[in-house]
Amino acid sequence: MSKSMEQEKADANVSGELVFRLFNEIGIIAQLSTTRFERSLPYGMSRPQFSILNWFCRVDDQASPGRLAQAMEVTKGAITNSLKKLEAKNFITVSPDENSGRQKVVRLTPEGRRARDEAILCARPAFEQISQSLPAEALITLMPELEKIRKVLDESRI
Amino acid sequence: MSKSMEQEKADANVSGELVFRLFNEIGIIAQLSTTRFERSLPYGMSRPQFSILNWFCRVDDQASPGRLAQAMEVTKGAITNSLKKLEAKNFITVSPDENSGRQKVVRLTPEGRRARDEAILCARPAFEQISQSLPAEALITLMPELEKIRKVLDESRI
DNA sequence: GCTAAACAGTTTAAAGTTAAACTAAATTAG
DNA sequence: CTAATTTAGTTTAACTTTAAACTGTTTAGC
Repeated sequence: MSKSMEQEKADANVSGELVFRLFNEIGIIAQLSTTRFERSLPYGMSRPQFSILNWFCRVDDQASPGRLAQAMEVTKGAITNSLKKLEAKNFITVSPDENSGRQKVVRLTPEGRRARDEAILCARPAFEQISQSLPAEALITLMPELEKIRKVLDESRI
Repeated sequence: MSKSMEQEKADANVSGELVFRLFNEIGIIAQLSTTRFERSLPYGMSRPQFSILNWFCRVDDQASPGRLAQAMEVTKGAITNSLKKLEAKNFITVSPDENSGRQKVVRLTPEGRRARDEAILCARPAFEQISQSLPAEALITLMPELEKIRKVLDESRI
């Protein structure tokens, strides 16, 4: 467990290249899987739109557009756009915030929740097809590592 | 290597759900890392543009636009666009293919190679910062698994 | 050979994203 | 209390990507 200073430094240099290749691989996988996922979504829902609905189901039942922008890692303009689409589909409501005249409160509607559940059902076949080609153990060991990487990126965010 | 209770339980679950969470995690990491990487690139280079230069350094010294489109996982139109930008920067040359009047030959210029090397240097600090927070062993075990996933996605491409 | 189909690359329209400018509201400082 | 600053959200312009239409070239089938 104890390493010399030099060794740590060398490790860092080596893994700089490693991290580069890692993110390259992750980028390609993300692109391929996102395309596939998006095609399976119902109601002409886009991945960003689904992500917002999913966020409401997993994190909190209401939020300001700004909070969503932070959570989704996109600009406020992108959120404005996505919220308009979701509101037009009656999947969310956007109301003025009683406590702050410059904020808004976004909430999931029952239809929104159903659409999110349905989206997961629609996407399942695509994912199951993949899971048949990949041993579950591999995925299980992968998850915590990826969560760790995400956390590091998230915390050292610029 | 014995498994924890949680892992056994996950094994019993439909692994479609697991794959779903996996791709969700990968998508977030890709977005965060791409943004960070792109900001560090010199010459107003975009990630797709860098990827093309990098491909020439790693895979082959020449290619048709179509082959690049396949390698980059983007449409032919996107490649047309990227190649125009790279050609304007003198990082590649695009010439007619002597053996086929409907194809073109794209090649890296010495400036392109230098720009790619420089890009890697510019990006390194960002990646090294991350690699300091992640044990190299974790990354080393991750890589082959990710490559496997990429392969499955690639082969079952629609 | 000649015609039809397939193929390579470009263009175009629609959609989505970002950064920056803008509007309006809340804070802060003097 | 007023004026300046900060904050939340929208709008806009520039850019990128995709899917589909289009142009030109090659290959196949007859």
